[in-house]
Amino acid sequence: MQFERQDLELALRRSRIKHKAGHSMKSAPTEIVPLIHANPVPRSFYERDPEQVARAILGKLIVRSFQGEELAGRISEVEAYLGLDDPAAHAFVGRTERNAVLFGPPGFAYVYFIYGMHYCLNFSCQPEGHAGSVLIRAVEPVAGLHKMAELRGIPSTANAKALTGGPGKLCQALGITRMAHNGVDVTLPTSRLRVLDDGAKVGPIHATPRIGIRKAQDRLLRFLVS
DNA sequence: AAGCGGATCGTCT
DNA sequence: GACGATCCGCTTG
Repeated sequence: MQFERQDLELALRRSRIKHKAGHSMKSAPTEIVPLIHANPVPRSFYERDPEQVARAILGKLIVRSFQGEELAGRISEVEAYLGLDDPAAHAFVGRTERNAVLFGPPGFAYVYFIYGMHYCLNFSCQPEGHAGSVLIRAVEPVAGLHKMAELRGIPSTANAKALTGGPGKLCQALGITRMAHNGVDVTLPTSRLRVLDDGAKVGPIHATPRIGIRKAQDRLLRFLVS
């Protein structure tokens, strides 16, 4: 328990240094950032346009409590889905049993199963009654890397892209499933899946068309940090 | 380095 | 009954 906390602090520190230093591997001043200083992202944060939320959520931490262990990743790539006006969004067809979370209050996990094989994680945006969401496409591994690799079925924790570098990958690495996590409130500090802000600042944000989407390719709704 | 196809199933037509 | 907000391994260059 004590060991896990230290492990998490170390991992957070490494993650922050990497963000500040960019690609440079030169030594940087160490900075301890205990998890206790990472605050839940409030519901009001999500109660906006998905595009705003998508940009703002980059750099936030997704923390997953898994069998007494904390698995954490820093959000590095997202896509915005706009709801009824967006032909690429699940909500476009109107409210169904599957996409009901999108029409509910903001700050809840929308998890769906895709291609008969993978789960994808979204967070609901906008006030209740209005659909819209942010798809999490990639995170940088921060804590619990060994467990992540085990869940992914790969031997090494070294390759971040192989570990959590895709929507399906990060769900597998964090042990996220539709049955366990669809509809979970991610603003609660006690949730087994939650989003925290540790104050980390992100660099320049790149915007591109969304991946795997045929419609609305003129819209730059995919956002990633370099 | 990049492109192809197979795996696999819930959801809506 | 078709197909998708994907991933992986195998192919080729």
